[in-house]
Amino acid sequence: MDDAVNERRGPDTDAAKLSRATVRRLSQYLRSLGSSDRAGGTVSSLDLARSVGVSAAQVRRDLAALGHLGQRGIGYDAAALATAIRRTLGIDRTWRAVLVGVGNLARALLRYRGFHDQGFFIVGLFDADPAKIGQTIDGLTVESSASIPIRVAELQAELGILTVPSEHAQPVAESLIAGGVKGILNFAPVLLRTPDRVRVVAVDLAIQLEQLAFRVQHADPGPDL
Amino acid sequence: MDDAVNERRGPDTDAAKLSRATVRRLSQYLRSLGSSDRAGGTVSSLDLARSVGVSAAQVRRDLAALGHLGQRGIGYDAAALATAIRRTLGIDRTWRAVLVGVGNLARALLRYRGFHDQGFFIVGLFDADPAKIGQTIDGLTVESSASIPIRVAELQAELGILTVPSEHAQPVAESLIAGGVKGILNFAPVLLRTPDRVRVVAVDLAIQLEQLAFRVQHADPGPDL
DNA sequence: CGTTGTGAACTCATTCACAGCT
DNA sequence: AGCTGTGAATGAGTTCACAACG
Repeated sequence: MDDAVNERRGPDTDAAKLSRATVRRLSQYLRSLGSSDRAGGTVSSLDLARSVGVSAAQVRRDLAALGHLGQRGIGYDAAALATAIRRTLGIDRTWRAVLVGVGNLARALLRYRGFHDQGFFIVGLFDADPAKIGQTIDGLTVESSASIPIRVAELQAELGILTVPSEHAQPVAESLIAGGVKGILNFAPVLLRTPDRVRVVAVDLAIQLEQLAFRVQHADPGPDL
Repeated sequence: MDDAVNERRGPDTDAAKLSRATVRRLSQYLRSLGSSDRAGGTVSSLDLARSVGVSAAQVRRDLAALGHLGQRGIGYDAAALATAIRRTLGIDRTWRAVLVGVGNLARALLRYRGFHDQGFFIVGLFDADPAKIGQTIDGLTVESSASIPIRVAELQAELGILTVPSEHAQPVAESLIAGGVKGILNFAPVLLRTPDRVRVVAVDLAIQLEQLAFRVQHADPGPDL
């Protein structure tokens, strides 16, 4: 652990080893850095800890994993830290994504500023409903789900966002994979079976509400978020 | 650990002790039980494990925490298990929620079947935009955000769902709390400061996409979901 | 048999506490 | 003085492996 990390694009500080939880917090630190645009240019682990709701030791442990970014006695350079986190997360570039299932949720995601702010661009829209095909939303024309494999490849999309009803999720996922996507953000409450090379992140909104109900019910203490 | 658990509404098997992770999985087991309505009436830990994407030992450990629900050599009675999970999660009753910030995301949540299926009812809609106030959506009239404290109390809502821009999240949360909500589902990417008695669950959609980017970038192995 | 429930081992994650640099 | 980086201690969560039971 004593490797002088001088290269700007070096051996990546072994980012693949970061825990799931650490990676999630990195996103949060990044959000905090972006919003409270500190003129001074430096943040302390305690600053970040407070704005994200974790301990300062946790922040230091997380950031130490990215390399030697802090200055003892001073703190972290906000801009450099943001850059390092972006690089680690893999969002120091743009990602092209397609969205399948054009309902209200899809519309919400399309307009969600947080996405293009972080370099995610929706480049294609698909739906199985003939009534929706051909409609234009935010400059994109809704195409038939049948054309997903070909069009995803043409559009060079690496990510797919699934906002279709549960029963269509698996087949649509398969056509996205046939088109070459490497990752799927799945809003349908089902487990997708995918090849190992394709990563899936699931967001189940009903589950979130159930978690909330549980905690209210039992007045569970512990950190928010 | 030998207490005969005979009462139907007994000491609740100390549900408050369940870990965050266990509670999340309980929701998933419940989802799986609901969809694959097994006629036979029994499920094994392996069945559940496969449909949710965890190990069978994990399932047994989780379910054992709810009491002695399984029959050795047989499995779990699906209906009884679903009932026990619902009771533990606190969704063996209905919950009244209000929604603040009437954008596309709110519309998506309003129509989301998963919510009323699990006993969550949206009973009020609020927005700060005068152009939206007075509109009717799904039988609910959008009211002014200014009226939140009074109206939330009148409506007897226990939960609030926040789909407002980040900068309004904190003040709106405070007015919800003034109205008496005990839990908030927050879609704004900021940490809410709330009294200890008010529970918060945060859902940050941009963070989910960033997690996906990270995993695709590093071809991270490990379980999906 | 088949399947649960669970002690014990193990792995992963967080906090403590302080040496080390600025 | 202030704040990071990190070994050591602790705690949480998961898997192993098997006895217990229908």
